[in-house]
Amino acid sequence: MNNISIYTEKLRESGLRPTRQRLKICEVLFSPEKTFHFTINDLTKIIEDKLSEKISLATVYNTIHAFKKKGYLKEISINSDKSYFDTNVTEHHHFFDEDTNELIDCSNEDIDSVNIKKNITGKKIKSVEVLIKVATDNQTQK
Amino acid sequence: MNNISIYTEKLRESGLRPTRQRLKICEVLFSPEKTFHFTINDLTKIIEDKLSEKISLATVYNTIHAFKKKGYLKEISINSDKSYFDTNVTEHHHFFDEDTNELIDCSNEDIDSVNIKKNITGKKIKSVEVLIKVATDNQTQK
DNA sequence: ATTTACATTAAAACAATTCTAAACTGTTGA
DNA sequence: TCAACAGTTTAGAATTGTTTTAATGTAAAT
Repeated sequence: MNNISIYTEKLRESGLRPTRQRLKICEVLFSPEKTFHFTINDLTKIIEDKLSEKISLATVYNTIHAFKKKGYLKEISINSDKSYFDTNVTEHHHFFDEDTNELIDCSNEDIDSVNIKKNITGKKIKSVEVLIKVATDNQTQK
Repeated sequence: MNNISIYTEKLRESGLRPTRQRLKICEVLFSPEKTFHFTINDLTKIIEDKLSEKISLATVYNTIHAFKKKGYLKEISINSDKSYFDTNVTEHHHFFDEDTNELIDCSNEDIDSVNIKKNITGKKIKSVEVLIKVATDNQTQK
């Protein structure tokens, strides 16, 4: 069973039709060994340059949002001019390198679990994530 | 000594001319007892509605960015469709209420300090902030 | 008072994202 | 098998938040 049929099945299970476009996007996002971060623009470029496939921008947006809603992607807010997505959907922390604007996963072993003593009344904690901003020493903070 | 002269001095010290527009914005942002979060849009509305003052949108953007650069404001990234600013410039954590899209400061007593065991080589940690997403129990995660 | 550098402004430009309406395509079931 | 339907894709227009522009205005130094 190859990736395509796995993705086809996964999409069908989720109530999403396994279209050519969606399968291509699945390949780009879910066949790499390691999880990664990307913007819509990154993804569109990869599809166009590496796969020489033309998928309409609206479709990329639609698909990414559909995948996010199904829990196959996570949206990350680091700076507000564009959306970043993460193929690592587990709860985890990030380093953000202010010199390069690069977002790096923080392995769970590199940080002690965060203990929240008091929550908002009547609410349940859905996630706890830490963002560690780093820069070279002489760098002023953004 | 009233607020206006305090702000005038503060602006001058920072190398910013104390213009009518900047003083108005200072009043809105820095005279309230409690710190708060706002968007550029919020701020523009407050100025127009409550102070019946007309400040050009470009000026609001300019001023907010100048204040941020001087460290009088902090930018927060929660969701990427617009920028949020915080008049609390100390390092601190947030609850984000997914039901209401509300951002709430987390008092430092409500959370244990976060211990990062391993940092990125050659980089210095500039800030460590926690975002706790909450929702009513039956709510699906955004 | 004059000059100069900094600020403000409305409007245009821009970039990211969403919407629209028409064309297309998986899927279902006769 | 194939018609029909619902879901999907598409290009382009629209929308939203933000930045730029270039002209005008103003604080402060001379």
